[in-house]
Amino acid sequence: MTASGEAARRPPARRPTIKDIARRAGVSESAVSFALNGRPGVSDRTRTRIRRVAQELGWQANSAARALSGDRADCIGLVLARPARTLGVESFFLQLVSGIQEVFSAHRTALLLQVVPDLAAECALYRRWWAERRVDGVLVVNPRTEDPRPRLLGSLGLPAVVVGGLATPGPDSAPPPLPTVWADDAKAMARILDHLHGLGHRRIVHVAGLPELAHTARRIRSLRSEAARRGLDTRQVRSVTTDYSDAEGAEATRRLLDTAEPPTAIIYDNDVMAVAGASVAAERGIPVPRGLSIVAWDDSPLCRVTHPRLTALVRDTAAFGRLAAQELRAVLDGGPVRAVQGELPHLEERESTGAP
Amino acid sequence: MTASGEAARRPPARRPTIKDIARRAGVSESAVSFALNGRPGVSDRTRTRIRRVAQELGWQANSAARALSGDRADCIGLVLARPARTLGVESFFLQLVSGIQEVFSAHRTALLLQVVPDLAAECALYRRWWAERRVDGVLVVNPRTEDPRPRLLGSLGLPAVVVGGLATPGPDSAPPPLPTVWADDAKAMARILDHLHGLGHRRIVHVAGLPELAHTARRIRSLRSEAARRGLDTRQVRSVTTDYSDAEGAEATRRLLDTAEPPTAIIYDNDVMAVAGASVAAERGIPVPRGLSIVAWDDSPLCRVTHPRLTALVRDTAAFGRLAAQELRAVLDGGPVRAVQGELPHLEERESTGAP
DNA sequence: TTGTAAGCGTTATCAA
DNA sequence: TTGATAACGCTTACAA
Repeated sequence: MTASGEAARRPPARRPTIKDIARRAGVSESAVSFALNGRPGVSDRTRTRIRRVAQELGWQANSAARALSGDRADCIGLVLARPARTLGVESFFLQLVSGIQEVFSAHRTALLLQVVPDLAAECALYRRWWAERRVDGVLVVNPRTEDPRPRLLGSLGLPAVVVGGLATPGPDSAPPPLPTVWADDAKAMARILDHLHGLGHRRIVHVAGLPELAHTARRIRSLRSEAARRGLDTRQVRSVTTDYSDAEGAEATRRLLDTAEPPTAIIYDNDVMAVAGASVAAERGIPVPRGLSIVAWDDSPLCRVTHPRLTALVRDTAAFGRLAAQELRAVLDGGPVRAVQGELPHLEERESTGAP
Repeated sequence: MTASGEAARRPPARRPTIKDIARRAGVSESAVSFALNGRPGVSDRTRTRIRRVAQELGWQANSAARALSGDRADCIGLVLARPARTLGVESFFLQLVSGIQEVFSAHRTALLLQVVPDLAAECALYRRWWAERRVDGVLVVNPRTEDPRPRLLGSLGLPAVVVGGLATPGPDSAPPPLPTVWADDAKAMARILDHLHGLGHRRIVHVAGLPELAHTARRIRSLRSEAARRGLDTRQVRSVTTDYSDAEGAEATRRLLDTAEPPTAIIYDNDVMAVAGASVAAERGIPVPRGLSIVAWDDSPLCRVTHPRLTALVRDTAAFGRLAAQELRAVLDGGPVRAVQGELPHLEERESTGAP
């Protein structure tokens, strides 16, 4: 440390309460409460006077008191299980958070964010938040194929919305265990395959992310069924899984290019791996797209700074966050459990894809 | 929406309170409170019994009640002013948050995160949080040269720590207005200049970030004084400012390369601009590092997937977050206002820098 | 239309 | 070592 001074602890200016307002406006505390919360039981004249006084005093409801009394926290929670490595570079989470906030901050609801090392810690945290009444509800991200969270949250009765979808619910299946906002990965994958197959590619590999994530499973399943539908050889059109890191993305690419019949196109499950893959192609002197076509699932500035720029599946993550937030609000308002579908992402065709 | 079901609203399992524990353990509520908070006034036998009962019931203190009574929120706040574009791609913030949490979650203190459009909204939010008693303190990021926040927070008496440093405090200057954790940008810039000057570079441009940020000003000042110290021409060793985006980074690079005496080395204030700059060099057929050396301020996977890999100033952002969190904890505990210096970043020399 | 009073779950003070 | 009891600031029956 370089400089140090005395604790300049100013007298922490007393915050006004409704009692102050009541006194100053010459009315009762309950009148103030009614007036400020816009409920009936107080005349318009008194209401405006009270409002003005509150304004003058810079009054804001003490959140703890309101929570204690009103049985709400005006706060929702979001837990990220071990993002340090996996989520660090992707812009996904900040964008999502940004969208979520847009909706909730308009309703004076705060967002509690916590980063934990693993799923067990995440579950423990839900239990604690529930017991502490810290949050009114939570947004669950990174749903898995085998996911303990829906059952836990259901049994706690802690309102939740799953972001990113559980297993795609069939049209006439039972209602999903938790409300969900989901993206149609199957259609998106089909869209990518349309593009690549149309260009003449027959050997297409999907370098997927973590295999335990539900959306990874959906994409893999979709690739397989789309390949089958087109009569493509499933040994040549297939998925391999990674941990999303640039290192594993590059490694997978090297392994694929070393096979007897290397793919002519690779679909990467995030932007970082796609760029890493492009880099491997460059280091081997393989021209993109003539020697190898590359598609990135999720666009970002990264995809636009490489040469050639990468064809990418573009989705509006902030909008997805807004959708999730709106759904959680609906659930908190007593809405039904349902699965809401986000906007279908579109494929931005750039120079990294072409005929093989 | 595809599937919808009935609101499977389970009876929201009542949460145990101190009263339940008291009843079950056959003691008074205050005895329970004392026992659970580890203060004297209750025998060891009773204490352990009470603890066991609390454990059995899965009791956790209601945070609102505790906050109302205890006058703390057990919560700290972090506001990001308009990160959607500026902060989206950089891994900086998630890393910082991750480090902050490591410290606070160990002390059962939550983190309230809010994204707002601008500085005015940020200030309004501090006022609101203060009035609502939402948070015990805040961490202020992206300090500016002209910054209204220290004065505001000081006048509110809302404890705060500035992350990233205000103007570097001189050794015998007045104590900084707010406690600060800071990185020595001046020394870091000197380190970079040592490297480039040693390689033989005499025309070095610094593509900086937003000019209103304090650390940008510090880096610019340092570059100027280091250039002067080495007798370099300040028309050839200088800074230009941008908004941190890949677009402006690329644009600045193009303009620089179009001058009569283009720089032989460029220092970029973030990884995204550095990659964008490398991309511009590639598109012009300028070999890196022979035709142009590139340094990125802040490392990330991006710097490792380009060809050649980028020489980067590496700092441990999560550690910086931990340091900031520890300092805020110290301030909340009544510690002095001081400026704590983070670890000096080091220059990771890769293949993007070499003799001109 | 207004005021009084009880309650939310904790902590903290004070007698017993 | 204990057990009532009064805050904390707000909401909300209920009474005037």
